[in-house]
Amino acid sequence: MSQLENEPGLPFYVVSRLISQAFRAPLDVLGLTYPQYLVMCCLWEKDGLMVSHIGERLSLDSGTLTPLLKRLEAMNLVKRERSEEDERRVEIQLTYPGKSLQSKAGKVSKKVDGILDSWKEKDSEKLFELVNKLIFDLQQKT
Amino acid sequence: MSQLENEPGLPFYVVSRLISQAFRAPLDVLGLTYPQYLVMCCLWEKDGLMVSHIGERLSLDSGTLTPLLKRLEAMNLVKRERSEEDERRVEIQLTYPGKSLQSKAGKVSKKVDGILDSWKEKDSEKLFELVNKLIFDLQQKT
DNA sequence: ATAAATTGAATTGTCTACAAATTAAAAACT
DNA sequence: AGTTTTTAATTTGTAGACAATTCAATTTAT
Repeated sequence: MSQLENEPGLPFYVVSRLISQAFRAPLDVLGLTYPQYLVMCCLWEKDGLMVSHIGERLSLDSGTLTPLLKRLEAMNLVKRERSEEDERRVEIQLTYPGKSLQSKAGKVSKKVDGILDSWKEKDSEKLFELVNKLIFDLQQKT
Repeated sequence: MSQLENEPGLPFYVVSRLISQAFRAPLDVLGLTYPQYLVMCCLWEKDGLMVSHIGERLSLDSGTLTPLLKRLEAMNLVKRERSEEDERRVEIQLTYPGKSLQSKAGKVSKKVDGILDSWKEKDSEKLFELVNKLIFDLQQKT
């Protein structure tokens, strides 16, 4: 009776940590952790996001993001400012160093990309299709 | 330029946390967290494992497992004992309550299983095949 | 307009993760 | 035998995650 074989969550739990480990070395050069890097990606995509917008994008709550963003601010990569129109909101603005970092972040996912590029294109496409489907289904239930 | 679309790690980062959230409510009844539950599964599969054996199974190091196992011990679910033959080793033995808990852990993965059962069998099989392939490839590179 | 409900962040407390350093024991040496 | 190296686990320190609570600002209701 193999308990773990029947655990649908285990492979996702493992692969998630292996991927963030694969990012560790290249991100160390930039001085970022993997979650910090993902937040920076959000902001490189669209500057000035609210904390809650970043949270929706990454499925993270303010309890995780607030201290993370404070660390990014301490590194002078972002500024956190209360919105003028609605004082409850905090808008995250990239600083100049924060914007500049994007050009140095080119190849941080090289290792994972390299692995997936070695696959048949059909397989990697299918993997992302199915993982995204699982995410969608998990987000529906409650 | 959508930064996040090109991030191969993001879906895995998200799905892993959504899955552990799906386990939270049923595991709360047992008083376990998701990582604690996975460790218990290892032991239900094979009692008396070394810390490092559990670590291999779950890709976790002793820095994570030692405090986690101490918490399980404080809950009286396991005993941690130095091996007689090799004093470096610590063997983890299930207690009677620890063994008994297995029967109450029957349906903790109901939600995730339910989602996957609603899929075409081919799709869920393919998903696990590909995720496991990715795990394998990630473990090869260094 | 004022009370009640909602919203957006921050805070608090607990539990992972994991690198790096430490400790003790066993194995592999010379 | 005695020294070096390796191994197994613990410890230390930093950074997520996230539930639950709190707080202030805005909406909605009455």
